Amino acid sequence: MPDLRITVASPAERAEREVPQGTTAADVVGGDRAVVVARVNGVLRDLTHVLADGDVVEAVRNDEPDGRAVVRHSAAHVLAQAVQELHPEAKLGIGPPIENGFYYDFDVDKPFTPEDLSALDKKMQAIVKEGQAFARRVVTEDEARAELADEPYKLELIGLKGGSDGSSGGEESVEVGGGELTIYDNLRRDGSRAWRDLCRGPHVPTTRAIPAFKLMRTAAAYWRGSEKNPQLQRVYGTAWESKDAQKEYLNFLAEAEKRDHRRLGAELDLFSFPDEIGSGLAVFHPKGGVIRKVMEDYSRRRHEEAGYEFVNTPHLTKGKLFEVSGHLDWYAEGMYPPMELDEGQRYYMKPMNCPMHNLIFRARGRSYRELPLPLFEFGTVYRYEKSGVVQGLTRARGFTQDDAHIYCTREQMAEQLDRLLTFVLNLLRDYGLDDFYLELSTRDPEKSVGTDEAWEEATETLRQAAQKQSLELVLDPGGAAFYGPKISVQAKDAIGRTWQMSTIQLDFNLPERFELEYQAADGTRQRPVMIHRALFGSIERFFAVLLEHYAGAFPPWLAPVQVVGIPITDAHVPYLQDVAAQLRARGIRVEVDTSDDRMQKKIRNAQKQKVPFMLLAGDEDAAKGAVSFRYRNGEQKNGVPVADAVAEVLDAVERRVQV
RNA sequence: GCCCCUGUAGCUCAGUUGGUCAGAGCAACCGCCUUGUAAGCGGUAGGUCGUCGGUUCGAAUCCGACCGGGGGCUCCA
Repeated sequence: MPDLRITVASPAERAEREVPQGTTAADVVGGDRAVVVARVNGVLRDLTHVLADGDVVEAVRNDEPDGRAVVRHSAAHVLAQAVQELHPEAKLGIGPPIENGFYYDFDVDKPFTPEDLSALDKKMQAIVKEGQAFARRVVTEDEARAELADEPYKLELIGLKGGSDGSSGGEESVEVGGGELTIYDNLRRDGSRAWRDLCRGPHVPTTRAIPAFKLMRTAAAYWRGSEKNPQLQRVYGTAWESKDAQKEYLNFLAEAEKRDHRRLGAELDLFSFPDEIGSGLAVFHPKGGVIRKVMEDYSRRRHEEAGYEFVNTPHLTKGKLFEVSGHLDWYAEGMYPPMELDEGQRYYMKPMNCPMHNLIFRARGRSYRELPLPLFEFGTVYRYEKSGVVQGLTRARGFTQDDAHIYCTREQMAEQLDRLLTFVLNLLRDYGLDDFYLELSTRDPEKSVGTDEAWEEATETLRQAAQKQSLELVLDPGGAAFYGPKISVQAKDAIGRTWQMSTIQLDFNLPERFELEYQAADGTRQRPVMIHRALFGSIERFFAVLLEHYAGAFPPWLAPVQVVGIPITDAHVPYLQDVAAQLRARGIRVEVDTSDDRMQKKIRNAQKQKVPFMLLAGDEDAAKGAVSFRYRNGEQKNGVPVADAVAEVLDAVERRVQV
C-alpha cells in the first residue's frame, strides 16, 4: 500500500511527513491528552479521522478557542445522555457550545428542578468517569429518520437540512451541517452503545477528555428561537480544559455578582426602584444623584467646548409627530400606549428625542452657514419594554439619553463623523474606560426604510470614519435601526466584560419625512443629513456600567462623598470640621463623622462606603496642624499638614485620576 | 409577552410535616464608654409575613390570580 504525504502544521512550523494508509489524525498529532481534535485542511475533525494524501493536519488543544468549544459541545452531549437516562421521556432539542459553556434544550413534561440539576450533574460525572468513546457514523437521511423516529425535533432538523440545500445556508447548526448526516454513538468500554445523537461533531475522543464541567441553571427557550414555537427546557452548563480554568471562571462570575450595580446601588444608597412607581423606573437617592450630576456637568462642559447648542423638549407629544417620524409604524410596540385627551387626541410618551429636535430645526428657515448644527439635550424617554426584559438600570423603561442630532450637508458628513468618533472616545476615556472596539451595524432589509443607494452611502461613510480610529471594527449585519446604519462603541470594563456604549447613526430618512431643508450658497433648497448620537447611550445605563467597572469605588471626582473626617475622639470634631470647611470651600464633598461610634467603626463605615479619602485627626495631628490619610486600600499617611492634604485631594479630583 | 425560580422588619436571612413561629444579626433611636487606622457595651422601637381571593376549626406555611424581583427566550440604549 502506498504511503501518504501529509503536512503536520503547528503555529511554529510545518513539517512534511510520509505515513501509511489508514493513519488517523490521532496517530499524527495525538498523544498529548490536551489535544482533543485535529484541524485537517482547516476543518475540525475527530482524532479518529482517517487522513488522505495531501492533508494538512494541526493539533487542536483544549485550551484554545476551538478546542474549548469542542469540549463544551461534548459536555452538552453528556448532559443530554444524562437527561435521557434520568428522564427517558425527554425529547432532544439542540445542544451547542456557547461562550464560556454550553446548553442543551429538552422537551420534558416537567421543568427541571434544582434537585434534578444536581442529579444530572452526578450522572454526568459518572458518564465522564466511565470514559465512553464518541464514535462518528455517517448515515443516510432515511437511516437517520429511522433511528431518530422518537426525536421529533431532530427529525425537523433533518428535514430542514434536506429541504434547503445551499439556498441560504442559514439553518446550519451543530446537529446537522455540511454535506452529510452523522450520528455520534457513545460507546462503553465493552463496545456496547450507551447512547446516540444526531450531530455534526466533532467531539473529544472519550468522555474522559471533559476535564471540568458544571451545570449552571435552567431556563426556558423557544424551539429555534421563535415565540411561535413550543418552549423547551434549556439547561446551561460550563466546561473547561481544567479544574483550575473552571475555578477561575467561577471566580469571575462571583466577582461580577459582587459588582452587580443593583446590589451596589442598594449598598451604597445610590438609587432604587420603588414598586409604587413601576417596573423599570428608577429614583436616584442623594448619593446617586450627585454622581449623576457630576457626570452630566462634565459632559455638558465638554459639549459646550465642542460647539453644541443646548435644547430642551417635552416628554409628551401628540401622536401626529410619531406618525410623521414613522415611529408609530416601526416602533409602536416599544412605546407606552397613548393617553386619550381632548376628544380622542392621542398623546404619547416619547421613546426618542429626534422628532422633537427636527421640529427645532424646522422652526425657521435654515442657512448653509448654520451647518453643521449640533443640537444637544439630556432627553428623558420612555419605552415600554416587555416585562421579562427589564433589568436594573441597564434596561429600564424610563431613562435619559445624552442625545444630540447633528444636521449637516452631505459634504460635511464624513468629517463630522470623524470628529464625532474622536470626541466620543476621548470623553469615554475621561470617565475611565479605555479599552474599545467599534461595531458597524448594517441594514436589516426586513425592518428598514429608505433607498438602497442612501443606505450604501451612509454605511460606507461610517465604515471609513471607523477605520480611521485604528480600533478593531466588527460587523453586525442587519443590526441597524430602521432609519439608518450605525456605529457603536463597545467598551471593555475592569473585569473584561464588553458593554455597548455610544452609538452614532446616520439618517437620511427623518430629514425626508420632516421635509427638513436649508438654503445653500447657490440659493437652492437642500436636504440636510442627520446624525444621531448618544455617548452614554442612557445616563442610567452608563451610570450602571461605571458603577460595575469601578465596583463602587469611584475615582474621587465622581465619588459621592470624596472625604470623610474621622475624629479620634469627640474632642477632635471641631478641628476636623475646620479642615472640612477648607475642603468644602474648594468644592470638595466632605463629611465629618460625628456619630458616637468608635473611631475604628467609623473607618469601617467609610471603607464600606468606598470613600476615597479618610482624614483622621487626634491630639498628635491637631498639635502639628496636620491630618492623617487613610486610603481605600488600607494604606495610611500620617502627619500631613492640612494645606498639603487639601492640595492632595484637590489634585486628585481635578485630574480625575483613580486612587 | 412566554417559561422557571422568588417575595418574612430599612438590609441580610431563620421560621421543622398548617396549630404560642412572628424571630436573629446589621442599620435606626436612646444611654454608657473618650478611644490612633475595618464591628466597644447595654437598652428601645420597628413586620396586617408582596396584594387580593380560596381551602381549613386554624395559613407566613396549601391553592389561584395579580404586583415586584431574579434567570432565560425574544428584544434592545
